[in-house]
Amino acid sequence: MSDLKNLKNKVLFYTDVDEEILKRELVKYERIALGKADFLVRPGQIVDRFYYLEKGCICYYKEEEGEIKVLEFYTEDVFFTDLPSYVNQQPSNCYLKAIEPSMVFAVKKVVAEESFNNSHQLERFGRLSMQEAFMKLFSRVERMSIRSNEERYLRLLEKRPDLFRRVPNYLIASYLGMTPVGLSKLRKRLSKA
Amino acid sequence: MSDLKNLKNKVLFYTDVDEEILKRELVKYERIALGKADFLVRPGQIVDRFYYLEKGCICYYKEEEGEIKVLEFYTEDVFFTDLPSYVNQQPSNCYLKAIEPSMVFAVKKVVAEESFNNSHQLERFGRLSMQEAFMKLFSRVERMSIRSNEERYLRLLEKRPDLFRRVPNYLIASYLGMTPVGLSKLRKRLSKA
DNA sequence: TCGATTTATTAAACCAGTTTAACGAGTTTC
DNA sequence: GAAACTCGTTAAACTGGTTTAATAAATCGA
Repeated sequence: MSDLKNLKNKVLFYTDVDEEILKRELVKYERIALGKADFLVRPGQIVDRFYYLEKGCICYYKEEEGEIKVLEFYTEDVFFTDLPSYVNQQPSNCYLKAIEPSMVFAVKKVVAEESFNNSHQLERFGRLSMQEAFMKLFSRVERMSIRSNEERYLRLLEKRPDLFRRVPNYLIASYLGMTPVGLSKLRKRLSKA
Repeated sequence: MSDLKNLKNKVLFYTDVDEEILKRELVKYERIALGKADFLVRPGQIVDRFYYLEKGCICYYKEEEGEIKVLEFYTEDVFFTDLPSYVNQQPSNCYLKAIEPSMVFAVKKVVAEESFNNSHQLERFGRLSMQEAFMKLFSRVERMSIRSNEERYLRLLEKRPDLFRRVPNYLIASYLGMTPVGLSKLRKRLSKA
């Protein structure tokens, strides 16, 4: 259960951190268990924690004019948060919702910043993990910049096949920038060809 | 001309850095003047520099199946590079091309990394500038996740009106995920309504 | 386990945007 | 200053994807 092993390895993946510094760091994380459809963040809330997803699947989305827009799906072994709210300490306009039972570790912003102040190693970890987050987001931009629905669908299928097993279709459709109806037709067309 | 004042302020915008450390840092940047249509990076090249755009406009794009896909327009006072190539030291598959006469400062990757090693302050600068880059990219993702061409167009017009003055239409169209013909029709429709 | 809610599929009508091509205005180049 | 490009617009035909609505299937909750 809450043994922090994965989180520890995740930090060490980015850079070396002295055993004792890392130990002191990890105990500051709180453990949050989420049931299916539980919210970690809702609009209006000021997000003051950075999260690590140990297990499960979190949908990051917003709602405009009654329509859901899926920004990202987070799955096992990633850091995440609602960065605009976290950085500027302003009310979020997004949801972070578990779409499976999930296990999350959370660290408070003030605590994280203190760590970055006190340890050059942890500051580096912060930089490199942010860099990786950037690169992931960039590959999303690349995939989104494809004009045809079909191509975007196929690329996602190739890049993240797991999502199609775990995530309901209408959320996938939103993530791909199309309607559930459109996705359904597209799949039918492909299955026949 | 090459007085590094803007670059210096840009670094200080993120975090305090001791005057002398920063001075030592800044002299490591080389100055690159680009004419209109000059390339800073081409596919195949391994990008080993991080860039700061002092003046001008750089188009970051790739070409697939003969079609240009614009990933980003960089304008005054931003850091940029082709991160996938830079981080993994693998051949780029993108272009970085000046679409106006531009002035760029560049620092080598090995030099930047040495700086991050030697100075906790500079490491922090690295983290925070990466964080800002992430947030900019995120707002691009938000804008891209709008389904209708018209909405995406209007949002860009609102967010980056300058681009419409500096950048040819067919590149804007690509950036917005539509064809030049589509953009032209869209504008006509809007001008009549 | 049954009723309620959520999710997926299909059909039909419609339209925004694509493709292709042609033309014309602006810019470079030499 | 003419020839060669680049860029933007328009037209016409086509199509992929949307909207709306109805139905079917799956999942959830008590």
